[in-house]
Amino acid sequence: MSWTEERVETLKRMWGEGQSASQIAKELGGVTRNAVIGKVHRLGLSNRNGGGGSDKAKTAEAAPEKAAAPKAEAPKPKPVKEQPAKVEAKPAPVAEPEPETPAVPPRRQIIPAGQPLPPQPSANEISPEALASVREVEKKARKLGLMELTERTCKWPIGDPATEEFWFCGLPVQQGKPYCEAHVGVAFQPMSSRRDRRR
DNA sequence: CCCTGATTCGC
DNA sequence: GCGAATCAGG
Repeated sequence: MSWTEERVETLKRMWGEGQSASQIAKELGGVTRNAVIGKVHRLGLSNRNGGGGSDKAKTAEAAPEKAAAPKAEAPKPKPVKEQPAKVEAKPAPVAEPEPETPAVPPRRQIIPAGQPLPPQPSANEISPEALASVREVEKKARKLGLMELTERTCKWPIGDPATEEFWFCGLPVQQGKPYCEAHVGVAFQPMSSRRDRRR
């Protein structure tokens, strides 16, 4: 892929909107975030404003360098740095011991068999979009077991904990949150439409 | 670990 | 000009 007018346009627009380089790269396709960042710099729009996302105020750029740039650089003193290859090993021949401490159960509550759907707060209070999204996602769920959950796997439980029909969503979480995007949507309601709970 | 942008430098 | 590799910070 090359930087056509259109693609540069998109780049500029998104960068201006505060989108991250990776998001832009994803949108454009065919390029990595590095490419995007590199282009951004070449275009001279390194610094953008707005509060979105990370803010790295690196204003340590005031070193007036002589016109003559010293090309002859000293050899890089490369410290012994390992470059671990990605190993997709999934042996797991041994049965797991005993799950003693759940990663982070959304609800610390004992759900008696026959009464599934722990966290889901009255489905009728959730926006249709979110619901649809959830149903969608649950089809694509990675169906992870308790021990397979990591810090960045969606911990939304699906199914009945008392049966074999139970697993966790396991999709990539939304940074910071314990759930994936879809589940965050239903888990963290804007706290509306819940008004009068008269009693 | 994942993510962010910044920089370097061979192509 | 391009962007992977690398760096540096969260």
